[in-house]
Amino acid sequence: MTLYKIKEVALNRFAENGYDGTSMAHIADEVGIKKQSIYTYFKGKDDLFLDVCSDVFANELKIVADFIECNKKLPIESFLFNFLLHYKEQYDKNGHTKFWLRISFFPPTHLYNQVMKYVYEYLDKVEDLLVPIVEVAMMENQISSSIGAKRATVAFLGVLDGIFVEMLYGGPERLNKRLDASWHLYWLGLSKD
Amino acid sequence: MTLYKIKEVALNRFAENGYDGTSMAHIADEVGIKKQSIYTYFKGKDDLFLDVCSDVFANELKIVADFIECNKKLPIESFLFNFLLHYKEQYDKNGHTKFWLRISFFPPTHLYNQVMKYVYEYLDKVEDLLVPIVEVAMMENQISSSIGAKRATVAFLGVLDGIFVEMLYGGPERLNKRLDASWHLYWLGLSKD
DNA sequence: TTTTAACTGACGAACGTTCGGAAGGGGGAT
DNA sequence: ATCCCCCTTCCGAACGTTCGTCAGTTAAAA
Repeated sequence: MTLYKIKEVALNRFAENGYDGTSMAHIADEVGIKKQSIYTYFKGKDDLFLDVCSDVFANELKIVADFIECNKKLPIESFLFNFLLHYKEQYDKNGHTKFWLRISFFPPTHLYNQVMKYVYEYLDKVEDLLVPIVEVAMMENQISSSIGAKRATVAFLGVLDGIFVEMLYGGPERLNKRLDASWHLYWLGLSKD
Repeated sequence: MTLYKIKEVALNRFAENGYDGTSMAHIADEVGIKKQSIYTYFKGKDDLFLDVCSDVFANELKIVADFIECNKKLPIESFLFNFLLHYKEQYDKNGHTKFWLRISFFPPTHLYNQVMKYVYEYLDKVEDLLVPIVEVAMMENQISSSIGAKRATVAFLGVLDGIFVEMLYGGPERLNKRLDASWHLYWLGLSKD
């Protein structure tokens, strides 16, 4: 129970203030214990951080895989747009995505390699999951096949990142403006011959 | 001379390790002085940081304004694509853009408002500079005007952010892949039927 | 009785910051 | 030339905090 709460609080603090900006004392305070008690469950700060990391990346991957599995029968237009919306909702709803975004962009220097291993694993997996979906849609002539499935997927992930950026610092208004514009133009390009 | 060097070193340290991850001692070490000497030139760490901030945002704005002024006579296709390439070069060349990206995404919490004032000023200015260019191109029938200049610009800035992301953690190979794919699809959507 | 989970207390290290003073140069006045 | 004073630049020493971590203790649960 306490273990769970420590991880939950740590997740949100790391997401909000980064690794350096989060102290063991802050985490412990919010949990309602003394900072030394955290050492009952974790070897140290790094151990706690990497443990949260591992959870978050596994969870994010599971969520995206589930989403794809559930929605892959949809028309590609709905599928891709929902994919974007899905991330937006996830970001608002739980701290996982916020944490994941922040520490993917700026991991603590001394843990760079370990974090980036997770990051690249995640990105490659998502691309691998998405390409076949686009390929099928092209074969079914739902979208122009002159672009190439790989290229279309890479550009789509670009749109997604552009939306992540507005999630991070733009606020809801800017985010919606961008979501509308980016998707509109992307789909326009994808549906043209 | 020392003043200039302090700011230069601080810029790069902040860009690389963030606000919390950069200590006065580290900066001083790299300059070749003791940390106390920095207080000859700055009231404190925040003062130094905000001073660098101010320089960086002014500089970034000047660079983008100059670019637009110099290239606005080009066909819109070349103009926009060069705009993307230009940022890529800037990012590689000087630490300004790296700093600017990092602290735009994750400013130190206690300076959030002051930093974000700079950020939004910058973003709005860039959008204001870009919209008229797109409008003219639409009037001249270089691109489809069914989209709306505002929307096309917002989507373009989305493409730019997607490229920023790959600058930050993707490395040259991923960056080029994305630049190619994102631009290809964006331009496909923008070009006339 | 052993184990577990939380505590108190304390540690050395690093942090940003302050103060006082040393070193050196420039410009007048003697 | 010499002396004096001011100003700038830098540094040694130290301050009060906060940091992550370790050791030992206590009280309840198993």
